[in-house]
Amino acid sequence: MTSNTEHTLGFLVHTVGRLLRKRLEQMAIDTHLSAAQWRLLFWVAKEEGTTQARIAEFLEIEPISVSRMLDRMEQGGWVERRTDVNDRRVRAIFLTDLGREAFVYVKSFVGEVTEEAFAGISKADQKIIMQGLERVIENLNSNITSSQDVEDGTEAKTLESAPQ
Amino acid sequence: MTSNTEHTLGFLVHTVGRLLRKRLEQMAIDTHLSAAQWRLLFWVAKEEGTTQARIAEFLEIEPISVSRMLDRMEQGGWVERRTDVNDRRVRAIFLTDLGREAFVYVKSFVGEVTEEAFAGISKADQKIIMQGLERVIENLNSNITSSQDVEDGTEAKTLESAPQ
DNA sequence: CTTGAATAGTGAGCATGCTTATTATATCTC
DNA sequence: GAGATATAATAAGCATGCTCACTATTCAAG
Repeated sequence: MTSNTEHTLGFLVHTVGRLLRKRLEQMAIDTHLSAAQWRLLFWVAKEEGTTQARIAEFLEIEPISVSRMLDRMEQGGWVERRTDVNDRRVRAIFLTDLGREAFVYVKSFVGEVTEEAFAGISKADQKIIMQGLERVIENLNSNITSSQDVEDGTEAKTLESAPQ
Repeated sequence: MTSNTEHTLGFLVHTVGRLLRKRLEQMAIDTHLSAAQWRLLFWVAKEEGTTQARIAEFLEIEPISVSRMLDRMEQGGWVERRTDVNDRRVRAIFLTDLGREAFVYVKSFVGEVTEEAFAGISKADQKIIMQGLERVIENLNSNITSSQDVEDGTEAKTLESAPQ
């Protein structure tokens, strides 16, 4: 169980993410919102009337994923798409009353889950962890996105490629 | 961008996980392995001849998910399913030569990505972060799994449930 | 004004997670 | 040994991410 090798940053973060998601969904089960939907709702609440493209940018997922999540969320009655009079390509996204209610409700659990997660960890260490994660994001962001490097095809190492 | 509210543990961990996955996939692109497949490969390498059920337990995903990932990975030539003579329900999973090669190759990047992620963070803080995340996992694990509590239907708060 | 490029959104189809249900095989109890 | 129960794997179908391709609309250059 504690064989050391799997305790890499990647494994740990993956696991923490899964557990946090699971716990939040468990707490807010009667909203019928998934963690992904809640994240989306969060941005809409923050910037009502925002566009799908902007939501995709915030969430760092593809516009098509937003599109189909909104299909379901509109169906479920949490959000509303309105056509923009100035730009007819755009769908402006608004919360419904139900959406707003659900948002406030789920939001009330976030602090609770965080407290649970951080139990037994000193405030000072909590701060180091949070700031550390922010730094990690900065570090990785600066090295990703350079998709030109990939196109250039100058990989240092190579390997016979597998089928599929 | 830095409006504070989104800098919760959940958002940060979610983002770090996504970026790490992306970076690793970017580095090891010529293996044609996804991060999920690499995680699976990791456990098979660690315990060759293991069963699908055991892999599912390790990865904390459902057996059916393992089943279908293995369909693709067997197809791709990374792993091999062998029938167990002692228990004919069981499929014992082994790495192929290609799988072993790919595993060693990807493994060589993990340290690299971690270093990149932790750039500018002191060793002491890195330790606090890693141990902190392990503690978070323990904390959340002890409060999850109690699915009986959910069945009992004694929720503290309620909300009109939405359709869908 | 017209043409061409950029932008907003969606369709099709895939991977990886899920839940629920089914099949085959082992094991446990009597 | 027979019948109930448990376990290993898979099937069907959904959600959420992806890529690639497409339409509709706007903006920019001439």
